[in-house]
Amino acid sequence: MVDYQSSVAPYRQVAAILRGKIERGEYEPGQRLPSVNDLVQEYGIARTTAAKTLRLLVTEGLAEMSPGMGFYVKAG
Amino acid sequence: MVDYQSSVAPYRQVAAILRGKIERGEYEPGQRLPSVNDLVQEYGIARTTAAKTLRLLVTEGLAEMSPGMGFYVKAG
DNA sequence: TCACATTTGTACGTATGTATC
DNA sequence: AGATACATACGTACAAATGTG
Repeated sequence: MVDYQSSVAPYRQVAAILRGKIERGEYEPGQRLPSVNDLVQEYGIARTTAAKTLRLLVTEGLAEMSPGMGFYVKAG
Repeated sequence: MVDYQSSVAPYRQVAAILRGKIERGEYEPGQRLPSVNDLVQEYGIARTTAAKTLRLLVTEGLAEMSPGMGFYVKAG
């Protein structure tokens, strides 16, 4: 769950969590990340917010998007 | 309503009102405070002034801000 | 090939606060 | 005080790709 009392934007909070899991190897390269809907349910955020989280990881070079399939941990 | 004849700055006047409501429990911990726009309409002040009011409460440790969501009464 | 439902991500409109002039 | 641009959120509705039969 995200902390709406925090001054850190929810989409950044969730991104930080996923980033941590990627770095710890809980999500390995090539593996699929949670979908937008998964994040909505897991963290209680809006679809738009969840999508923004995943796009942020793409921007950071940590993930790649495959249309219709979802987001994957980027290799290398 | 604020008193523009007063030597107390409008943003402090409104902050005092909100502070009173928080202390009396009219706004409970975790509850959302009026938005900037709410304050603009309720007290006839400018957006900038209303925002300053809410940020003052944050500075005082009475409230917390969440991007895109608003201000909340701080717990504890 | 062809629907069709499901799953996936996207766009839009509205609301929230911030920063700057 | 007012105007504008920005960042962020929510909910709804939409569009694209998948996979199944």
